[in-house]
Amino acid sequence: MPRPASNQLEDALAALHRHRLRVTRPRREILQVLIHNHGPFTIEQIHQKLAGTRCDLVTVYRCLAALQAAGLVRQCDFGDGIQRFEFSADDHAHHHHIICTRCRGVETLDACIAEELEEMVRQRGYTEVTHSMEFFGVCPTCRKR
Amino acid sequence: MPRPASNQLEDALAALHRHRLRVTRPRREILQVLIHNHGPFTIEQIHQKLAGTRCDLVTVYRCLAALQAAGLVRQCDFGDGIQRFEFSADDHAHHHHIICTRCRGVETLDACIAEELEEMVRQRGYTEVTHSMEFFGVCPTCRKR
DNA sequence: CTCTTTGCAAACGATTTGCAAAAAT
DNA sequence: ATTTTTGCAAATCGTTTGCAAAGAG
Repeated sequence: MPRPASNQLEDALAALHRHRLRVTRPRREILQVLIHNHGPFTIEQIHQKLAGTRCDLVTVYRCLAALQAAGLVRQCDFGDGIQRFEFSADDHAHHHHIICTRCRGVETLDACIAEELEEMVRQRGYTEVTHSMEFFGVCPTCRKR
Repeated sequence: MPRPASNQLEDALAALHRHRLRVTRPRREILQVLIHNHGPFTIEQIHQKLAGTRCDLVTVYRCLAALQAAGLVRQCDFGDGIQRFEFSADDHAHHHHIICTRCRGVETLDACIAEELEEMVRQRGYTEVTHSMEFFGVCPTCRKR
């Protein structure tokens, strides 16, 4: 059961504080956008959702780097070399994505069985081990047409 | 037991034929480089290994696209937005990589447990399902210094 | 008041494209 | 002879950087 969005925002702003990062308007707006919309978004998409609140594209880049440093945002890689981000809270379960190779639509896949493999990697002497796992395919909608 | 490199090259050239792609010098050279060296390489790296056989960087890009279309080469994504390729033959077992987040060094991880998850994706109606799975961490060498 | 963050312009680096010449079939 | 592929130059696109002005603590 996820926390209400308003609390998620509060928590996130508090986390910014803890990381000695200032709470600015762009950062707050971007957090709101990511809390209220699911699915990873490109910088461009986030920038567009910010329309109205004039904010430079470069600022979106810099804010997301800051939010990532504070652990509030997670970067996702869909294999096309474009950065995508999604909100990442403690109660956000670890998950992966299914990406349609035609329309680039995204679904979430909650299952993950990579822990055992991560353990193998640690046994080879690696530390700070993480992983990425994405699935690609043609979604039912694209298949029809 | 992998086939000898000379046969792998022959097979690859035959595959080019089957795909109605011409066997040109750059394509042959690139295939040789990838057959004789393991590990995914960036376009730049492949281009450097081609030194001596003057070949434009753009040609390397185009050749790799062609080789990928023919299924002779597999693209790997290390999360830094840079294309990497490795030779992909039938007897090349499906595998994944461990990437050091400091030195970007690469190790191979033969195990893979994603088949069950791929099945879940298919049950959701996706076709032509594939996946990518990479592990990141700090390698023992980087850890020491 | 001090230090961080923003906006804008310009730089960057990987990748792509247009087109005429060269090579493959 | 026909069609594909190459080389070179220039364009493109996402991302990064420098610096002065604005904003946060």
